[in-house]
Amino acid sequence: MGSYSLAMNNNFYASQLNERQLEVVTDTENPVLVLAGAGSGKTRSLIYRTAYLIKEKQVHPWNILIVTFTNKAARELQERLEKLLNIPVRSLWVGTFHAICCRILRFESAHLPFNANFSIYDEDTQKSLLKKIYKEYGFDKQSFPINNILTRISRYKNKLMLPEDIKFQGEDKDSEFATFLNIYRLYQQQLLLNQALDFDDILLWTAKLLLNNNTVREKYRAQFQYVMIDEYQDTNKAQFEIVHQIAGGHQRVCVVGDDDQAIYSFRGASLRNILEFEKDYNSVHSIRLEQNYRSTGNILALANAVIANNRRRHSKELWSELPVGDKPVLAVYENEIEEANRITDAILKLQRKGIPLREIAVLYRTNAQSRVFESALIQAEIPYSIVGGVQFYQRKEIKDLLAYLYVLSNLNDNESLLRIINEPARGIGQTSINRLIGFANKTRISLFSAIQNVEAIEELGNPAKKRISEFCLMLERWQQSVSRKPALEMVKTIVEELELISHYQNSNDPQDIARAENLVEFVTSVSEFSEHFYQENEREPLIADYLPYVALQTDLDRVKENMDSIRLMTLHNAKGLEFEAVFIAGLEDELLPHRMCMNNQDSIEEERRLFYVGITRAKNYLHLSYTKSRRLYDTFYFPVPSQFLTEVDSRLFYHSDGDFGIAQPPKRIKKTNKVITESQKYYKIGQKVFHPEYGLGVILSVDGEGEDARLTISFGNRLAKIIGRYLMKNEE
DNA sequence: GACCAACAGATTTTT
DNA sequence: TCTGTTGGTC
Repeated sequence: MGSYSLAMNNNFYASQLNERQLEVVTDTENPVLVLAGAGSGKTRSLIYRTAYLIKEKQVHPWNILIVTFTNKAARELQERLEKLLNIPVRSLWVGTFHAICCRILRFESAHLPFNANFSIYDEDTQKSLLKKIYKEYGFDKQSFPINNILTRISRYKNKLMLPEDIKFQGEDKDSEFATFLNIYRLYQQQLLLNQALDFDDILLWTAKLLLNNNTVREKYRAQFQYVMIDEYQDTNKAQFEIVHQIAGGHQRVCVVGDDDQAIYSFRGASLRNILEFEKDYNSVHSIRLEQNYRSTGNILALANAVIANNRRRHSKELWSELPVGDKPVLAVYENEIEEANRITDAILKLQRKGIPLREIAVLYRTNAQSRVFESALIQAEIPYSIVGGVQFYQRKEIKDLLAYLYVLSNLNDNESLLRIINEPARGIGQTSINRLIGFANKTRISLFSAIQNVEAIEELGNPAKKRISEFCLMLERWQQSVSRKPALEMVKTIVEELELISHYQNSNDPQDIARAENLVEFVTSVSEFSEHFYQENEREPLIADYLPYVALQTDLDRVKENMDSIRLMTLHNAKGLEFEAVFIAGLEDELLPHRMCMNNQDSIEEERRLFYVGITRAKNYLHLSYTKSRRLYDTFYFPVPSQFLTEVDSRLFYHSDGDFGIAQPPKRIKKTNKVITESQKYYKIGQKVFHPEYGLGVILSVDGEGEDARLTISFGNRLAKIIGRYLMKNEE
């Protein structure tokens, strides 16, 4: 393809796309709903559609909005588009909802109760903010667990409901709900005081702004003439509203999604949006993409069989012209260590076959499962990259440094200020900090102002005052240059003056060495960002340009594309990716489906979709496994194979362990146990018990009640912690 | 105010 | 198992 004049004519599109895809690309003027099965070329369709708009319809890239699910997807889309068009398309708006909304909020801060340099609080910061509120107002952590409260707040925000939007009638002042509402109100108040938004706020404020402000809405309607949304099945109410406000007028909107791949309902996503798209917009053109270009026939057959068990779905059946290929392997292992080792062996075999490591992925349900794989891979000297897990930007040393940047760009950010006031330690202890906070609250000023006026605080002793004002002078000095000096320079100055890296480097704790390395990597990443930013904007980025970017970065975005390493990640993180070979480990009830999700039909169906997403990542080789026993933290489990395995025809698998077919899953001890009489239901210290693997033992301690009790048991020469239900009691 | 040891508590998925 | 918190000591 030498030039785009040659490339860009209708024949060209027809030669590159199938008929359905071509419809997606060329119907630019109506609302389009694309129901795109896994591997059906939906990203490809979006890219060609954008190219078509720009080249054939002469639409300016500035007038196109594309929302992707991850930053990485946005980047890839832009790169592939530029390659196709042979020109850079910088003015195109491509990004995640959060990134795009951030940009809008910064532009429109004049209409909002916070300024353009607002801070963005991640989950940890949300929690510590809530903890302070609990402390100050005396809320009880037991009756109002922080996590639970945050989830509830998030639910409301995703539905665009601030505390003042929630009506409650007939509830008395002390009711649980009234207290919750009170916490929510205080939390929101604190956020605004700090000039900070949490992740949900970014969507909420954008949606509210577009809903309530005609001028702003018209402005973005006029700008975004063409709107495309990827992964529409995972959008929530706030996201729906944002799209609807922008595209509801001109109706030139194309959404792409697959209800079978909806896996984010815990984040407020609702299938409603994709199921009712045809009602939300006028004369919608629906297009189904069912031809799969990714997986071999046998893999697809399993995928179809698994998802067929879901009831709430648009029925569709993927088909492929690819060869049938190998059957998915189903393997059983003794325990999670053997699972990791044997999978590692299999990986080595694939490598010998010439499959590059980066084309091999190990997927699991929970991050905790990654540890065993890490050690197995280290032992085998196979390089790996973990996607997710303990995230880079969540690390203490990185968050400390980021907190400095937040404070410098937003002096109202008390949370970040508290994080760094004694980090690195400079002798400002809890007592002094409490006095500072007290003073700030009393005089209704920000913490930073309190620090500036430290001399006026009578409660503080002279040494404390001196340290605080030194800290303050340092911040003020940096603050003066923060709107002038490039981000990279600022970061380097801070790191050097605080001696952050050298401080960690001089330690002999390996963890500190790792911290020093992380800080070096952080500086590198700022420099990479700066280079990229310079190319796009022809100026050096400031801290204010860097922070909104980094706040929305995830670990997903950090994996080096070309690095030849095995990818380890959760099933959630695997969405949108594809690999030559995929291993899915831990296919056991209570893990997949996860025990938190086994109590209702809807969440089981979501878990099944998660499994489906995992299966459909594989191009040629799929390997599934479960174990007979698994240790999680300090407890042994004896799992049963996932119901998702037993509910499909076992002939869909190649059973790697000969006679150990899925047709006869290991018996569930709980079910086969004799009738237990009332008096036997509870475990007692000293009681004799029988365990199918360890034999006879004596209970040493009991934690909890009944079948769920956690027992410490002595089996002759070894101790084990075991859940009650996995035991058989000895006849007494 | 800094440091350390003991202890409790939580362990689903993420922009 | 691991992390964060608390309570005690110097």
